[in-house]
Amino acid sequence: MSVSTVSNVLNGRSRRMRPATRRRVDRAIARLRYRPSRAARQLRTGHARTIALVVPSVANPYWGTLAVHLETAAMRHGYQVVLCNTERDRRRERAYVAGLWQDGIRDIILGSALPSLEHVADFMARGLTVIALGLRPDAGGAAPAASITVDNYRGAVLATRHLLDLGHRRIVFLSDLPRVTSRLERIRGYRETMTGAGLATDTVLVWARGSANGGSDAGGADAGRGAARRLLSRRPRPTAILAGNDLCALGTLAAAREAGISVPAELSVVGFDDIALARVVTPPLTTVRQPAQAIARMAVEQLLRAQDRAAHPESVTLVVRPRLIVRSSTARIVDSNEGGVRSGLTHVPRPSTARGVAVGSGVSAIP
Amino acid sequence: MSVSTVSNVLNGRSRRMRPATRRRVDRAIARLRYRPSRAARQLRTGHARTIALVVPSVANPYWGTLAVHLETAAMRHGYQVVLCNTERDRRRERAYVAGLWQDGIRDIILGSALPSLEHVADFMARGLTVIALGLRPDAGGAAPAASITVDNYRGAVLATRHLLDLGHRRIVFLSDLPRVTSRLERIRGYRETMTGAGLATDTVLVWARGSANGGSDAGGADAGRGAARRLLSRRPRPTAILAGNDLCALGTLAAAREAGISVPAELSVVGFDDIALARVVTPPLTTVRQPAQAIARMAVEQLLRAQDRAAHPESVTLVVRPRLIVRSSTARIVDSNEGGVRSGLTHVPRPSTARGVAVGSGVSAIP
DNA sequence: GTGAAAGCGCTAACAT
DNA sequence: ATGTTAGCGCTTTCAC
Repeated sequence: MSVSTVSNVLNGRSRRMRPATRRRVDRAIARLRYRPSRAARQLRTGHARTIALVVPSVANPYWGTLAVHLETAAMRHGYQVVLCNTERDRRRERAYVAGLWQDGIRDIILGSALPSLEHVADFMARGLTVIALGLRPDAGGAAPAASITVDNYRGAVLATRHLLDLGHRRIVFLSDLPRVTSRLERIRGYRETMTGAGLATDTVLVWARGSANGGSDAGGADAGRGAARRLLSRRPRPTAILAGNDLCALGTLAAAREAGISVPAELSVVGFDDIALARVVTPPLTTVRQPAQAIARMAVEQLLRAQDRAAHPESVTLVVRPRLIVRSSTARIVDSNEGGVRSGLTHVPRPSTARGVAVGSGVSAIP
Repeated sequence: MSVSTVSNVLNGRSRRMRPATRRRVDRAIARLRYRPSRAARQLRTGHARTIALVVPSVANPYWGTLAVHLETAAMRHGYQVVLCNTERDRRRERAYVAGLWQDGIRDIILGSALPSLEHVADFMARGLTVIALGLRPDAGGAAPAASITVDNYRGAVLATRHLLDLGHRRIVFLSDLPRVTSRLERIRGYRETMTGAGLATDTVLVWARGSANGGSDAGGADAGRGAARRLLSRRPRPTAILAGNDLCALGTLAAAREAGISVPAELSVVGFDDIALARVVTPPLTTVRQPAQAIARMAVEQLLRAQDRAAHPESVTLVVRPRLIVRSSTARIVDSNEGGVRSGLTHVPRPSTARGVAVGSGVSAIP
């Protein structure tokens, strides 16, 4: 039998083939444990069966977890995953993408996307498939093959409302410098909710010093701690802090502990991501969940879909509804007492039996 | 000029070349921004410039951090890093390695190595370069190109002695099922130190249920929590727990909190790894540090060294001395009172100003 | 010291 | 429906 027949089988072009032939090929492949050479394929097609995962840093457990799930999903379809830690630097990100393109990698998942994809638009025009994570549906400029994102705006609204419902009024949003869209959206959700309630907005942004130290910074826990320390020495002190992500929230918890401020009795803290450790820390963290596994799977599905550019040229946005997971880092404040006289405030901690309450869920697709 | 000349330059065979020629080539390369095609190179040489990082799961922040540092170091030498999460399964590990070999990958870093490398020995015989992390220097069977490991035995000794010095007697070692060498060594260090002090040994091992759930388990925090919960209901209760790694220690902290047991007043906890979060949790964790960045760098260096098999055929072991980082999860117990009458015990917590004390440091090489 | 030429293992256009 | 064949971009003998 000829090589082209085998090649046809390998590449799913077996429709017009005699079933018997196809079976013979399949059997031979199985018997010989034949597996095509990636290198030769790539040399010929110019396309590596490799997905590049471009994220700030897998030292952040959220991205680490996503990486694991992505690898699992990718492997099922014969794809490898290569790792690119960009520390959210725009130029570094572009340099990475250029290198990946050079290496014949045509599929990348851009985690924590910058507000626009302009810096890699030329590669996209040449045929790079990018799946953007955390890009706004209405982002201008070059459109990715697919954009998958938790509704960050809504997540922040959920979190802010939760705090408002608990009686908090002096709520601060704490984040390292927001370079990525997701963060900006979260801030927007916080601001609009606060303003809508007739309250003053207070957003504290810090440079993550850690960005220079090669990823061991755990993506902002230290930054969060430093900023929270200063924040908590303000008078009147905020009664609640909404953190840009879980790591930042853990840093806040640490700062509160150092300052002798009890959480949630004297301070409520909400995170974002729901990393595995969120339920393990003291106190267990109330947070907005981003379902990493689901997102990883969707990313691979979309990549595969986009593979056939002819059949699916359109750009798709998948918006995942976030869920607020209520644990024990948030509690009711009985008397909000606008002026902020501290003695007038009383906090009643939630019973620690609360295991986590989900608010909202589901996925909606915007074609 | 001819292609072979360029090829010679590219592959560092420029010694016998006229310097002027060499310069001409270099300039042309720079001007054209020429970069050789990985695929073609690989097809020709059978060797991909790619390092596979084989670890239990990058959802564990320790491996995530190591992955980031590895990627940085690898990139400096023109290598990519592909990710393989094996969940510590021997068969899965072998299957991965077989696939990697198929794909022309000849360099792998085996994190958290199993006690022996037998399951991949055939590939090593065929030319696979493996750098093993956490393998015992005296491990039998096939020898890796290099083995890099923190002295796990010594680390556990340091940790155990620390607890002993603080007056603890009922010290339990808590770990998920120890399939990897590093864990076994830690247990050995704990046991011998305890026995040497004339004390009874108590090792609690749990199946990490999380191993099935695809890496979102955060590598044992949940398992640690569950096991610690049961452990802490024993009478007499242990006064100190030595955890198999930091994640497990964080789980222990959670269990103690749930049981209303205060750390370090009523229970001391020691971890292993020193992940970035160890200093951020409540209370900050006393732990044995494994320097991820240094280890990642050494791994790449050794890989490069081993590349030239002719010049460096020998197998090398690098043993890194662990440091005990004392934070606030351990405290003195004044009266050890052998019988274990609870009312006889008094714990004096360390002042929370303790920032971390290093005991021991340095690297020793055993050729 | 430099150049010419033979493939590495595939895919796809073309021939049958 | 199946077979033949020309490269993809490099490395590496082997002549010169």
